[in-house]
Amino acid sequence: MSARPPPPPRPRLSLPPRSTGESLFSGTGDASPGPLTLASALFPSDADADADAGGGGSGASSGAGATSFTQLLIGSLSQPPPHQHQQQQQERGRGGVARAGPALSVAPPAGAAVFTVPPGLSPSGFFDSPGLIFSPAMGGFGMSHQQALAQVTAQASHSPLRMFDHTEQPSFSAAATSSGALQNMSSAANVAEMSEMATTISNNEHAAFQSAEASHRYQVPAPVDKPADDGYNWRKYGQKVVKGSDCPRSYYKCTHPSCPVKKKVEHAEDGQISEIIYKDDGESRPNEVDDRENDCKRRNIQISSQKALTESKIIVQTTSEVDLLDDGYRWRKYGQKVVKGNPHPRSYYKCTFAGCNVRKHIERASSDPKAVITTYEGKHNHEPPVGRGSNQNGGNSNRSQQKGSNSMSSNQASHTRTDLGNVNQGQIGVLQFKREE
DNA sequence: AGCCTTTGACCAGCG
DNA sequence: TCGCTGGTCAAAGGC
Repeated sequence: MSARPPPPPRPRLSLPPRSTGESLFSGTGDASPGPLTLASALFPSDADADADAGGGGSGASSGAGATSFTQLLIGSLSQPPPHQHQQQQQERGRGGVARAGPALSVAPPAGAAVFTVPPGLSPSGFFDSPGLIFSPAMGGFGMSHQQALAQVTAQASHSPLRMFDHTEQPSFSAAATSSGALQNMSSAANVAEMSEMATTISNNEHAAFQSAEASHRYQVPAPVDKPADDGYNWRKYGQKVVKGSDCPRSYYKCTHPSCPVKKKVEHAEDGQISEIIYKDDGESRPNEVDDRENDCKRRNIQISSQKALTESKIIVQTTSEVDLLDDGYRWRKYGQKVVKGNPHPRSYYKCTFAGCNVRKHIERASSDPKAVITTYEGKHNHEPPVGRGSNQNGGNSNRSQQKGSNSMSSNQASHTRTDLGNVNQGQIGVLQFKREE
């Protein structure tokens, strides 16, 4: 094995100066912009976007609005290393950046940008992934397979019981597939691939709902020691009791011959997964890259081969603490994710109301601890707890923000289906950017 | 038959 | 150099 080059610097989220964000989201006054205003600001023209997509060409720049959006999201990020940039260009050159992302649907609260992300997409992956492919003008984005894996596996592994009902989002597997599919869309080489992929998503989601309908509501015990269905096929190749812990650590490899992804899973004493570490020994010999990409694309997973070595670590907390956050709902923290390069842990919350499956992911930007990114997934099927939320954090702005987010979540789901057909049926999450004062 | 897990042995890095 | 430790290999057995 040859020496690995140092990992490329991870892009860091650095929110733009307040004036930029305010001018973008609040306009010149206090009122939040309307959806069309905001959408217009962010995505100057669908036609432009489509033109870019169809032309396979000029990338993300499509006017001042795109520039603002870029500034907001990635404009302040450090420039990707040349090889990453080159890959992105190559992706685009292949007509790669598909229309994967959602369109904006409703107005965000002032000072907060709100747009949807697919379930399973981590904001951290959104911003930190070296393999990030983001095309704001087209509303498209992608992320590395590690991020997708980490995120979706965290969702699966954190829940010993998986519940389905009519109101729930697509099942985990569908979400995972969708997530992976988004990546595939980011690099899809032709329409046929996208079509096939959309069919896959549609079928998976259909199957999930069909299953739910069959039993109306049931619980499925999630395997504790079996890797989650995250799009990979894992083969366990070792197990070891590590020092300082009585619990064994399991080692898994992707079964695909040329796929380098591995993961380690540690179990806590109660049998729950306590830690998952994904690792991509992505040092690629040039002739392997295409094979791996082609093969893994069939699984809707894109290999970000430019990575020399990456790790994504998820710590599953066993605590049952209940946090009362500032949006009027009760949340239970069920885990947090630690990403290299960011000293701030990122926390996962689940609504504590029985039968409610809304999840919330809060994280701080690595470079700006005051920048908070909140991702909502799902829609509350209940009112906020009585007596709460009226005076939290100086008012109910956050609560209304939350409720708006939820309704948006629902609206967004249908909206997306209308706009994108089968391509994005899985996305329900809502991502918020908020800068704490 | 093929794929998987299990498990003891081996290897490499590090102090 | 040696011992410890984490990671991997590979044979054996099960499904």
